[in-house]
Amino acid sequence: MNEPCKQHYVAGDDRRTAIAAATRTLIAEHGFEGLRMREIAERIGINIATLHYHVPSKAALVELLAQSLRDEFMAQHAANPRDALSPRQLLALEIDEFEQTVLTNPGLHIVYRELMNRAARDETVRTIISPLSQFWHNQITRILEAGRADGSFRADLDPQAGASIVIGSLIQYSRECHNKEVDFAPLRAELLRCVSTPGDPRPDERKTA
Amino acid sequence: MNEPCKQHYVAGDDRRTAIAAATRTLIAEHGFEGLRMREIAERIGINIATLHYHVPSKAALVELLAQSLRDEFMAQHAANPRDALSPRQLLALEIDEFEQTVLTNPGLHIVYRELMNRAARDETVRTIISPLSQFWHNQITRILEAGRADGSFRADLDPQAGASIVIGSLIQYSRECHNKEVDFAPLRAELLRCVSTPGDPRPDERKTA
Amino acid sequence: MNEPCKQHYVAGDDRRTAIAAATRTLIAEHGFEGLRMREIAERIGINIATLHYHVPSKAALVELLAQSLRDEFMAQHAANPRDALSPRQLLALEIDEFEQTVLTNPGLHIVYRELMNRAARDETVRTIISPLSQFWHNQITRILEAGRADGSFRADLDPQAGASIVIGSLIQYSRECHNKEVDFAPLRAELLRCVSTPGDPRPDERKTA
Amino acid sequence: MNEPCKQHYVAGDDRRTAIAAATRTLIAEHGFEGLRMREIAERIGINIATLHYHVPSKAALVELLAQSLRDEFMAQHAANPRDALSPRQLLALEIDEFEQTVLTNPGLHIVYRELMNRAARDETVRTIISPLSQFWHNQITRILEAGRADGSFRADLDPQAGASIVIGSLIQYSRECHNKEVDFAPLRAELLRCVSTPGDPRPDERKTA
DNA sequence: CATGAATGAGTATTCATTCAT
DNA sequence: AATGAATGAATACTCATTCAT
Repeated sequence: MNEPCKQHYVAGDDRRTAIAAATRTLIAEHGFEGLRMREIAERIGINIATLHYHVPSKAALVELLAQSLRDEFMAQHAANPRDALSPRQLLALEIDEFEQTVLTNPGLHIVYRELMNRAARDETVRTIISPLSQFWHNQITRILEAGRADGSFRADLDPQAGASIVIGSLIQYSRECHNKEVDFAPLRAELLRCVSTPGDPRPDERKTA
Repeated sequence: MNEPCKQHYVAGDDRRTAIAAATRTLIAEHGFEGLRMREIAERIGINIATLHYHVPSKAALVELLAQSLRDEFMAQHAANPRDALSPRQLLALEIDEFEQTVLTNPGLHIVYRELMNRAARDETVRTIISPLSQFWHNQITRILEAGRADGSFRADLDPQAGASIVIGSLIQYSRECHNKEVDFAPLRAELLRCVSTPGDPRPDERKTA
Repeated sequence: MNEPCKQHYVAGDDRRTAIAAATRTLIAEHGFEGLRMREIAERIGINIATLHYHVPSKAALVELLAQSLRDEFMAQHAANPRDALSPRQLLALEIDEFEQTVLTNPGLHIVYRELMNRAARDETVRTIISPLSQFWHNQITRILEAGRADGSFRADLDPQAGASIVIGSLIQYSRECHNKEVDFAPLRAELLRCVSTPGDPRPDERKTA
Repeated sequence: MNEPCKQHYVAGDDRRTAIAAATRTLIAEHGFEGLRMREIAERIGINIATLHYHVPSKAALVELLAQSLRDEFMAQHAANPRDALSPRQLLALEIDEFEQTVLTNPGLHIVYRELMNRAARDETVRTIISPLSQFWHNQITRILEAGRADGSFRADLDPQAGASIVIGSLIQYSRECHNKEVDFAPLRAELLRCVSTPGDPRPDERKTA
């Protein structure tokens, strides 16, 4: 193969990936305030000094974490094809993808929420997380605009505010998931109703699996 | 006055109130992970041992904080009279009150968000914060139910999901406030439109100040 | 009577007695290193400041403790009449009294041992405890001398060394009592045999109860 | 030499040995209640955090201390050959070894007494110290049994009680050593007389040095 | 790359003691 | 005589970070 032969050691980038993964797990478990460099090292079976070799400081770790989060968000978003989908289908897809992530990788959103809080006071984190939030917001805004234009969404819909509503609702739902088992379907339906032209026949927007 | 001049001594409850306030300020500034007992003591000008006299441990401090938060939420909610208001006016009032708090006391919501994250892994915090969240959710749900019943809100509105949408949107907006100055009006209008019966004349729901 | 009328409060001396008693109990439970002024106050139901009113400092407390110990030792020793007893009976009485104390008031000897260790490095404690130890040692020495003189004890018995042996053995036995239930009888018999003239008929020295 | 020059680094076990030694010295000086982690670190010239690196907690320190004490006791006991010695010589050797230790390493017995007191209320210490005490007691008991069997000790000697007497006397003597200069010889002679068959010629049991 | 050992600067907590009331 | 509140000094322990090997 053209893949380099890895024998006993792990390539530098894999190490950083492992570190980012362990960091995420630990934040999901103990929160940002309970994140310990030593514990990360233990989790992936390396010495604390080795950890510092790969990630020189805790600030650098936060940066690595934020980047890993951004990469995963982007990758997840790029996974599904979006061409030839109606605005309603696109919005439904956004909601479904979010649900998938919450169910598949619940730690991801705990960390995302934690990072968003931290961004309020930490310049570095804000620099990395803000574009991500912005990207998501824009994505939804454009969908709502398109829907309003083609008549499938309300004519008086405010795309900016609508995007905030959609995103806020999704995050709120992911928060509620931690306490009890939550069914996404009602929120999904309600969100679609909220933006849609009243009296619309509303065909099933869910992708035929 | 016949009130004795207090120089050195402050009534016990005043101290705990001051501690709770300082704690809130500091969490707003440095987050939960940056909360230091010593800094709280310094902020209100007492010795660290005195702080521990009133609040024996950091765990007890978190409890005090959560309770102070709950008290303030409840007080704020009880401040405005709610009799003789239509569902639409009630919902608008909820949104306006939230906006007021965000503008007046921005730290409150930072702390609230921080505590909600912490509740995901801290039993004690969850016990105190959960009822608060529930109360809020119920409040909105009941308003939506009433509006649906009297025809001012959509007939196909799901009150539970609708409440999550309203709350999630507000929290999301309060988060966005930290970065840039945010105008609540568009969200307010959009939220009301979302739940309302289409084609409604929609009189101005804002209380005549 | 000339005794002052005690109504709600306790006379100063009673308070000091209560403090000494609580101190003893607490040392027996947690050792000298675990002795806390606050815990003493709690045990007798007074405020920590009140405790300091009666016993100004921890050093004063140790002094009070040592004195209370000495008083009790002396009182216990004076309880039984010693006239008209043979040396053998006197020695037996010493052993029996010790056994009684160990069974009746086990904390007393824990504290005594603790204070003896402390005396090795604490001038104040040594000043109060040393005379007590000396008194005990002299008491035994004189009994052994008397017994050697009247022929009931060995002619080559060294009273000084003998006293150390008797005292050391008793203390050692009291220590062993904490782990398992210890029967004093074998030690009692062996000690008497150790000092006695060989081949003596040895009548029962135990006081007819 | 081919030995590497160690400036900054000391082998892990050496550190723990040094810590145990410093702990012993400090307990001898200030007692258990005056033992401070910081002072141990200072005594051996390391940082407090380094001390905690090698001995994670004070409880672990007590364990280390107890083990070091046990090791030294065992080593000292194994130092002298015991074959081909008569029971009387063995007993004398026990006494002489004890005297040696008291004179050579007086701190050892202060610590031993302190640990024995602590064992009364501390499970961990008891677990480590008890076997040591038991071992010593058994050793003496067996010597007394052997002497009684070969006729050199009294026929009516109770080996168990006798062992308690011997041990208690020795410890008592070591205690008395702290105040004044004490001559062991009288106790030594008296103890041997206590257990011996009366009228025995008693050759000098002291090893020809 | 990897690591055992080391450390400075903290961090919550404790404790004897004091003082105004 | 009693107490609630306050405090300085200490105490065990932690953590990110460094460095010689």
